Amino acid sequence: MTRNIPEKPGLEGLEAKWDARWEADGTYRFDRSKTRHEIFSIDTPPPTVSGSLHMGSVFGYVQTDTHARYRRMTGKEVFYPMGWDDNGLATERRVQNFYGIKCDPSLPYDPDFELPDQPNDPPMAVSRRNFVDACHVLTVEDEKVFEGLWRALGLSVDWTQTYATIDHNSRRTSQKAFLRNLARGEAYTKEAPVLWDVDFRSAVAQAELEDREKPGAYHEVVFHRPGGGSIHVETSRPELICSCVALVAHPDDDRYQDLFGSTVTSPLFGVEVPVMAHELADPEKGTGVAMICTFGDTTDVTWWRELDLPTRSVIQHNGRLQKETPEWLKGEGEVVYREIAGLYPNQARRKMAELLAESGDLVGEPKQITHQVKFYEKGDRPLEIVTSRQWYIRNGGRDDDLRKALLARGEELEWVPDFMAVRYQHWVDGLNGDWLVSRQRFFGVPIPVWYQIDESGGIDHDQPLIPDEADLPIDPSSHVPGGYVESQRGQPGGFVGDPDVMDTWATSSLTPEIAGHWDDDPDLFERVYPMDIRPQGADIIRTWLFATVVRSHYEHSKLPWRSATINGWILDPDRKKMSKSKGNVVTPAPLLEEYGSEAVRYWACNGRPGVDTAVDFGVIKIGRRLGIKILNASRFALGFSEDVDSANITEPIDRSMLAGLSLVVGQATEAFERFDYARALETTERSFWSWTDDYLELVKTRAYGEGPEAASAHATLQMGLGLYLRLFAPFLPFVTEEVWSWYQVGSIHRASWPSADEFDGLTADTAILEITSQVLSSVRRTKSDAKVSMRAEVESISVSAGPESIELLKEAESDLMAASRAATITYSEGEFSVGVLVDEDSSSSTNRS
RNA sequence: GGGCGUUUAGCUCAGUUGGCUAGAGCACUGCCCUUACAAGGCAGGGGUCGGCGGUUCGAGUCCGUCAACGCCCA
Repeated sequence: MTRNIPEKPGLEGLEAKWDARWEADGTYRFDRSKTRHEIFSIDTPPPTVSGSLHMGSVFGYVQTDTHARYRRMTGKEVFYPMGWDDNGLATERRVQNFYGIKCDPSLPYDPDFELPDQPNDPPMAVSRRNFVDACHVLTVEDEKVFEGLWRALGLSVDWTQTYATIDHNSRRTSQKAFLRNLARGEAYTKEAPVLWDVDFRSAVAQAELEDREKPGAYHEVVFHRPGGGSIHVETSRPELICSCVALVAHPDDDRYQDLFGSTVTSPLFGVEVPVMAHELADPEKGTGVAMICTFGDTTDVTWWRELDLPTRSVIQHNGRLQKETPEWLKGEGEVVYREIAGLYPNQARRKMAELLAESGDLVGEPKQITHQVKFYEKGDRPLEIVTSRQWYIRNGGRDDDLRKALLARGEELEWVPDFMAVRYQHWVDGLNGDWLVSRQRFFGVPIPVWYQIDESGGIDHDQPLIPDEADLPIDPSSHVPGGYVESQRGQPGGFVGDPDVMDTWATSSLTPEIAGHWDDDPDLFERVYPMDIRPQGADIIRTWLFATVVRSHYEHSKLPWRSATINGWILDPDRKKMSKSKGNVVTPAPLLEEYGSEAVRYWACNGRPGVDTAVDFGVIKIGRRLGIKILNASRFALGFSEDVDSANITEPIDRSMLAGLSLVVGQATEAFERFDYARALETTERSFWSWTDDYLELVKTRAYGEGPEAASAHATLQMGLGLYLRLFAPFLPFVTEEVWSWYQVGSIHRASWPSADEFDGLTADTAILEITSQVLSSVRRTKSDAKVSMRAEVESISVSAGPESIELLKEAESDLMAASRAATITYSEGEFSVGVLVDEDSSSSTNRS
């Protein structure tokens, strides 16, 4: 073919050009005729499309793309889908803010509702269906933005294999897997205390908790003994004295031995409660006696359960103390309760402190403290604990055999880097309850069950009505269970749909099943599952990774993937964690615009596997320079005869260069096999720079000449370039493809990864090029020290070296002299040193190398 | 309080299983418009590898310990 090498090659415009071309040619299209062992499958993390786009979104995805590209070049058919996580709270919040609407499930659907151009202020209440419609509209827009970014970045995704975690197949898969969990007894419903976010009005799972340090105050309050006397208790939540069900002290605490088994009455409310013993009571904390309320914190729940205490809850799902006076409060207690009824806990706390002080039941002033308070990770107010009926999936938190089985799964998995394995172990070890999967939200996959209503209007939660798998996905709020009609909804003798949706992780824990079409295309699923790699961030090992292992363990009795490649965290240029609130988020689009995709990819690939990495404009610039260097070096390497033949590679230094390059190929391959893309890049890059600095300079004069020596140079240059281009292709897909197109047919990304047999019979001792480069480097140093041009003539080079080295140097003598512009070269045996006599203004010096 | 990670040049980071005078880029200094490359190239200065102790012929690398920072979990 005729070569078409631009006079002045550049990086600009390569992204758009090649993205369009790859799309048109189907370069990354998955060939499903291949079988499992011929396929490399990737369980891509579906980005939260409602989240902000920042460099963290780029980092891990580029690293994963290098694996996809490497494996594709080694001959694997790569299954590389892309998902969008649009299901869940993040989308709800974004839709609320974007349109100024909020969901009120009690409203009827309005078919004429139109989304506003400007957000409503104050927010307008809409029906659940209208709200969910709005979520769908906005997520489609958000997904376009993401796809545009991924394409600009050059992710070699098969864009015909996309999914969204709220789409039909995802809902169907999610509901089907849930119903199977239910049928096998792995999922169950239970009325129990749950951590509750009062603003979102939803239960929250252990994995979504976060502790925050908050100011509080210890109030020392007095409980009264029936025969006179008192017990002092320190509490940070005096507003819950009305919910007190017992006092508790450590069983070995000498101070309270005579009190165990007796009763006391609560201050102001006069409720009689027992004094009990439990190991979790800390003798060092306060007076050593704690107040057990239903429920102030998770320890209360433990005590309540283990000591078999009654429930006296007053905090409602809206976060306020209930308006009605609880039935266990009588007489004076009723009067006191009216003072705090309907208040938020912090208001009630102040009121109680006043009332306790007035009655003399508060000792001294409250002591200011700071303590750890549990929050929902996306929430703004402390979690409360309320009793509520919820769905759970067993995860080993209450079952040691299951816990052990899941720990064994963690050991079975290959972790990259390996130290990430302990994060899984610690999380599974520390689980203290089953996985709460129901959420009292709107935009999610509905829990696919209904309940019978008995003749007296009671709901039977123990025998849920189950849809047929063939009918999935269903929405129990609009679909009707078999054997019923819509008019029976909510009626005695009729049915009611479960009002909740599933936790977003309950669906995204099925990404291998969703992307692989477990439900609707079992043939495809068999070809891609279990997947080869699960790339993801370390922060979601406890959620996404663990939940996926649980679901796969249940459904398929195996690991969902062979390896988990865990990427690091992205820090801002000052090594601080990026967050919107700090305002230090670096967005990728302007960087891609300014430096180009290759430069940003280069930066991402320089971050070691699993290592936190700062955004570094310096590194991005190096990436850009590398891209330009490749273009220029290619122009030189391909600028000679188009008629090259590797049989012409005869010059020892040419063969020596190839021998060195074959080692680089081996090292890069070995690194990639270990998923160490960073080392593969580093090895290739280091070699490439010395190739351009030394080999290209040494060979240049000969290449411009004629005859077999020149032919050897031309063939070697082209072969060397072809190897470097392929080694760089996983990292710099655009520039390598561009150069490849100058002289090759087809995409470099479907070309074969370099292998040892390409070098058969073409290599020589690597030391020839090494020592020749060393001498050339001495010549350059001498010229630099003498402040003369690199073109300056050298009168003579005198090399002192061992006899073997001298023999090696003689193999490349003419190239060395030409590159040095030296008139003569002499050798003597001895310690290695190079003397260079520069012609101009009699500058001369000797450099020891 | 427990766990994991990090600590190497002014800055950002490499440094496989311990092995010649510890590397790269940026920044700094000097030189060079050489026909692949001047928004470039070549060359140079700069480090007691966080502290202390140990194993070893030999430690940035292994062990112990302390410290600082980051993350996760209580």
